[in-house]
Amino acid sequence: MERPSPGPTPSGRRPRADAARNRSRLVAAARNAMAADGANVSLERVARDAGVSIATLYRHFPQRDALIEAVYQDEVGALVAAADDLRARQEPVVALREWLLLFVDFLDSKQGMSEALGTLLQGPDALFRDSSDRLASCVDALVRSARATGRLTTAIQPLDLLRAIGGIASVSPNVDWKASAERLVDVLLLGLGADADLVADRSPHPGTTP
Amino acid sequence: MERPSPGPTPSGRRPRADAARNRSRLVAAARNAMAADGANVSLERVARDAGVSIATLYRHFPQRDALIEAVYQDEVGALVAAADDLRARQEPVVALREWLLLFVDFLDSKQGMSEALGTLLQGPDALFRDSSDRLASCVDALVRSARATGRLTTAIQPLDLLRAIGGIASVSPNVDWKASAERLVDVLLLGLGADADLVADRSPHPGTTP
Amino acid sequence: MERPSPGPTPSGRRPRADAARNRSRLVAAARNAMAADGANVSLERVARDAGVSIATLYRHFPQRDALIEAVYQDEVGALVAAADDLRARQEPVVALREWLLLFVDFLDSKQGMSEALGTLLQGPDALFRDSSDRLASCVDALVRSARATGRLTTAIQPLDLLRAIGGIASVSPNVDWKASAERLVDVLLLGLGADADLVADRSPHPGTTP
Amino acid sequence: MERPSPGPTPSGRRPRADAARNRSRLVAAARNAMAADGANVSLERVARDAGVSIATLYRHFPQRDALIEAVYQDEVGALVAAADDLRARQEPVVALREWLLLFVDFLDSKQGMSEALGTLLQGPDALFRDSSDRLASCVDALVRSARATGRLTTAIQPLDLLRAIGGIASVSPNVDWKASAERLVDVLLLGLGADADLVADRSPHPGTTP
DNA sequence: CATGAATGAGGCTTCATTCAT
DNA sequence: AATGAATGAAGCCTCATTCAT
Repeated sequence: MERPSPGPTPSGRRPRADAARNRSRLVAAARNAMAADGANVSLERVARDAGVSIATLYRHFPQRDALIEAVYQDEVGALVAAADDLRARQEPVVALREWLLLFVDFLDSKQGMSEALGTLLQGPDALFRDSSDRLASCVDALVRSARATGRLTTAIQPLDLLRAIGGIASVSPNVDWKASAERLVDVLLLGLGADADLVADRSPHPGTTP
Repeated sequence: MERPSPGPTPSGRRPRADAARNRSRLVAAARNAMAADGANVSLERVARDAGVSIATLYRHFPQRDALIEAVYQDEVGALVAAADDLRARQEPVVALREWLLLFVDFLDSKQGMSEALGTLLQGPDALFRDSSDRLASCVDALVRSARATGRLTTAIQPLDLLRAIGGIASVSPNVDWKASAERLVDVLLLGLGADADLVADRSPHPGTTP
Repeated sequence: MERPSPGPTPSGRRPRADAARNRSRLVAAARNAMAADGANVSLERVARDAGVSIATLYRHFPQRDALIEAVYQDEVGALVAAADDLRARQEPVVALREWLLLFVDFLDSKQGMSEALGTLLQGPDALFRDSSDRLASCVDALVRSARATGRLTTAIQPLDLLRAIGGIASVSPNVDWKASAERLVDVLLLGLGADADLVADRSPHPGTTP
Repeated sequence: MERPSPGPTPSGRRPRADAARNRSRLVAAARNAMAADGANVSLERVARDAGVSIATLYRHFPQRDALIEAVYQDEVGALVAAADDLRARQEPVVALREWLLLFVDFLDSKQGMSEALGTLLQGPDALFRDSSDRLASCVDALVRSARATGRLTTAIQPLDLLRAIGGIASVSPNVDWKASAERLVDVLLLGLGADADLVADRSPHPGTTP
């Protein structure tokens, strides 16, 4: 079956290997580039970083957005997987909290990708409906579980939690943003009615202004 | 005898009128443009929208930042004034809450200006120290007063409140964002320890996902 | 079977033809333009003259200097070749003289290119070390040979000979400059100690002022 | 007399003082600027340096060239005066030599002005005929005197001496150019037939290449 | 007279995208 | 299927010059 075909009609599908390799190289390069410069990456640069020609990039991603979306898919995939895992193994409110902290970590590790992810938080009418929806369902499920325990009383749109956190993260050069974001997670949970003892107060009395 | 014309029409110093008009047109155009695209506005577009030549823009604002800063000055001025007013006339925690809601209104009325304001929330090492500092001191004072009453217990960096709110606002096309933001204000205040009765629950049980 | 067309026209790799044609058009246009305005050519003009888009110019010469250097390479190449030839076939002092006269011819044929070449005479710390060095070594070798015969006594930096000649040439619109330059060659050689009979006095008593 | 005028008809001519002051400030500023950047000065910069408005510059020098010419007039004036002085007090050939060395000094002290002066050496069909002619007559007279003594035999166009020297000077960043230029003066004089003993060999055997 | 404002034009550079091979 | 070349459009900025006051 490896053998392409002896006849004149090409039957093998081997070129796919090259194509697939190029595709993932492109996505990886785009991810890195977006981490540095946000979603305004130069496509030429992505192609160069990926080691392919610009025309090849266009073959794989005929519209600029297609490439961006591909990056999002990757990123969101990881977040969703983590959420599934946490929900399976933790008490709901804890799972929510852990996931939000994970989200903070995630933003931290991607420095700048935050801006890109921000796009996904804009809601479903954007160009990236698919990833956007996956992410939304993911937080939604976490919040729904937590509220089902009766331990979260105040209502809020789940995505808004991520938006608020993202708001802090998007001011990238702010050195201490991660601590701020982690505190915000707890303020939000408290505000939603979570027990105070859930939230270990790890960092007392921060300064008021940076 | 200095005054050449006795009538109401001043004849002596009118050229300034043109310049001033152009200047404010430029700032207005920049504000609008920034509402759409954030601080990365194309200067050429601003000039075009303002109906002046690009060179005129450069005469008024020789460095790009000067224009941005001018926009910020305007915006921040209004916010600071409102804060002073509220602090003078309201109980501290209420003043804080009212101001945050005002901030939401403000972002709403500026649609997208949020991103521009976001720049100011990045902290003092940015290029726009002046406006940035003014805004920071402003929230700072409000939060300090509120905490001084003993009615706010949990600590958070004041600017982070704005950042969180801004996070929700920055997803401009989201139709319902204002309601979300207003709810976030209360969630945040509750999370900071404010009395539940302070926060009239005007909006019960919102949907979960947009 | 690979070759679609049996005729002499190669079919397989033609795109290069376009690129090469554009490249040489660009260099030619640049040479002409530099002849008029020196190395401060407007790149836009070069592109326009060459009949290609400005972006194409940038593809071939991503840095302005790359284009200039390309022009220099061409010009210097010809001069060096001539020097090698003369040294191989002439008595040293004669070779030097002939080459200097050739240099004059050269400047003459390039009208204004002189200014561009002037850049090369500035010495090795300039941006165009490569061409610069090649030219310097070239004159150096000629002068060294001539001095080795003992027939040139006074010392001078070889490049200064070219600089002096270039000084006369750089006043392009001066109609008679070539005669002046040729006379200068002999004055210089005499000043360096060459035998008077080497220098056939072809041009007696020129006018004093143009 | 401070008082402008009591009657309706302005009678005083005081504004001339201002005008004259502005004019010389402009010329001075232009000279400095040209020393730094050659003749491509930005007129705005000149006006700014001179402390007057750009429009005032235009009132004094309606065409860009008028300003340049004014600068030339100044510079050439100094050189001509020196020549007159030397001719009056020195033996002709010595006077010529001294003046050429002075010319070298002059170029040295003006670093960059050299380019500007270069313009004057281009000959009479340029835009700056007046200064150009004055300079030409000046060298002419020096050379004529020297040749009249019979001690200069070979002929050359007087201006070409300056052009050759200027050729060396115009390569400004070349650290050692002044020594080169001084040596060239002697090579030229020797080449023209001057006695070797006139030319004190102050600097034996320089290196060949920089 | 002098001024500051305004402008048109031009140069530089980068990019997303299309095309011929 | 992949490539390198080419392009138009757009952004940035600076300048010489004109105009209204």
